Amino acid sequence: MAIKERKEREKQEMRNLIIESATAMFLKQGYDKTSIRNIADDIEYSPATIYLYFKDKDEIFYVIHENAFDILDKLLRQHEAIADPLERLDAIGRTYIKFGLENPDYYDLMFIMRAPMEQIKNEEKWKAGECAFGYLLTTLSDCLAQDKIRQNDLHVTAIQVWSFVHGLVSLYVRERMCILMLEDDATREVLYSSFTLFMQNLKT
Amino acid sequence: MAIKERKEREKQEMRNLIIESATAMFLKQGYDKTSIRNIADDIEYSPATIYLYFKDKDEIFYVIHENAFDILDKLLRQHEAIADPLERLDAIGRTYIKFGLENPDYYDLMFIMRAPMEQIKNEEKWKAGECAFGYLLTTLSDCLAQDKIRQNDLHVTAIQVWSFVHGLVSLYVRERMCILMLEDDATREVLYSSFTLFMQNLKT
DNA sequence: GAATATAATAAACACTGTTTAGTAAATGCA
DNA sequence: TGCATTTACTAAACAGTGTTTATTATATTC
Repeated sequence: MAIKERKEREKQEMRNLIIESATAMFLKQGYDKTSIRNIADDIEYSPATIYLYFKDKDEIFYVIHENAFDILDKLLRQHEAIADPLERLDAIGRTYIKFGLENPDYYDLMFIMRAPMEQIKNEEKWKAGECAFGYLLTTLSDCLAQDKIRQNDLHVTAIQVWSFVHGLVSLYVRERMCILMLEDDATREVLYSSFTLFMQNLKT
Repeated sequence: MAIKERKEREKQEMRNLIIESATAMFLKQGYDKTSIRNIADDIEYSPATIYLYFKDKDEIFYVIHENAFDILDKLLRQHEAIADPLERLDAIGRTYIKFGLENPDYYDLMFIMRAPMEQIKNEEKWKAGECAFGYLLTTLSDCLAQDKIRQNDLHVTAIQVWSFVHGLVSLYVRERMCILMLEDDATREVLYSSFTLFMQNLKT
């Protein structure tokens, strides 16, 4: 019964086709302008066909959200070789911010939008998020073990670090950094300076 | 020509009626479920009438956004009497977080959603935001003058503080704090503990 | 009282996500 | 090979959305 396998393969190919089209559209025009009908038009199928492969629009964007986490994870784990955990933490932080500034739509989907989280409610666990957060936890754990940062509860420290960098990026991508009344380049410089200051305050 | 004045008054009353209905609906059911048709139904006018008083849906939510800032401003300025600027900063921070946790929909509109910012692009200035941020700047300025916090650029420090508390609240309201796998009450405690730690790290 | 200006609306436009009922093609079995 | 069944797909509809236009009813001015 090789037919069943081929069918399974074809099903997966169709899912990939939809995801590819949706991702391209999403990165080009944003979430709101990426409609099921637009995707259907692009892949030359009827809108109803998409619902044979995905439960709803949220499920499509949950897959894109997972792919985005794969990209971020790879970027962050590039720094795994850095021996000094504090240096590693610094590199992770800067890469996280850089990712957010350069991929505002991905960042939105991963950490701001409600859409992919609706999906997670049904799946019990936010796997992608846990993976990245776990990496932060181990790095901070190393910092604490080597007394590189001020001693405190690991989770409280992790939330402090993540909240800060997320705050920087999310205020920027949702255009609240306009209060600084600076050009885009200058605003980004303030963000990185602020991160530098934060790291200094974190040190023992 | 007292008629013109009455007409102007009636126009303002109608605007207030729409805003009141929209606000009640928004706080009860959120942004997405607050449609122009629902508001029209509620105030017993046709949907088209609303467009005689507001340019579009965004303009309605810009007004609600401004009202929300009035509420937050009043809450934050309650601490104006605290003499020690560091104590004042601490109180401001905790009140900001409390406001976000207790009014997630308002917080959304003020600091996360795109809708009200679309309006601001046409108005040149984010008045409400500048007012609150200005209050943070003066408080931090006092802290620096009295050498209560580590010396650094005022704006960079302000962005650091705001980004951190915004990160805490926005990750919470957009349900990303689920990575902690804690009950709601415990999660909130971690947020406040994290703020305490942040303030410690900020001190000289 | 007639002419004009204002206020309100019904209906339409162009969308959206999603479901249902029906068709055409591929597959399983005799 | 021929027929029944399953699978893949879609046209059309449903119930919404924000917004605009043409029309009617009311109020104001002259």
